[in-house]
Amino acid sequence: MIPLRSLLSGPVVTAARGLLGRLLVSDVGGVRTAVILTEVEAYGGVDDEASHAHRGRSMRNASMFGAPGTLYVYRSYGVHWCVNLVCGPTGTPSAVLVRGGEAHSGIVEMERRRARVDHLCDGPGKLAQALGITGELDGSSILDGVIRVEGPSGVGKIRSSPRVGITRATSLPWRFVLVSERMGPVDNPRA
DNA sequence: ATAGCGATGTTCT
DNA sequence: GAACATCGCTATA
Repeated sequence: MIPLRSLLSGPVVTAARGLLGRLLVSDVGGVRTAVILTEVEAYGGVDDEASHAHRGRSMRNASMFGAPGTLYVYRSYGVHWCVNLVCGPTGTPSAVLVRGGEAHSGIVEMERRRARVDHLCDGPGKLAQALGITGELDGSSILDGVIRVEGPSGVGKIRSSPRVGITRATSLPWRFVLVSERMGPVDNPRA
């Protein structure tokens, strides 16, 4: 089993696959919530036309250039927050977008934040909201912070497909979904 | 189950 | 001004 730090220091596609099945844990507000990562996407640097880092460093994407394990949180469509885990050596922008998970801990708190009991974390904006992650956490580290990644990576098969919701580099199969071997995911109609 | 559409604000041209 | 790594509501089946 690859240690988390090494995994995140490596190539973003490898990191994306290796994150599936691990827990994304939040202690925002002093309450523990956690999801099992089931859907992620890899985004590269200047060479990846779909990446926020494609046109170089900017105000928004600055944390993508940080150390591996840095959180990159951005606002999507002016309404939602989306969570990424920065990968690769410091200074090389690439990150794994967390698109979906299976509710694991603190489900009552997740329901409260989402103001509903279904669809708690089956989408990037929903997952961020369920875990209480906002732009305030942009640039913080998951190796030593309120948001962390725990546990071994997943048992189960990984399906890859094109990334969702983008208009460039649409043929790259850099979306990865964990197909659980156990009973169906609580909250992940995809897969 | 799936399709269409408006909301909303930051980033980039 | 246009584009945007989305979501939830509504309508139709």
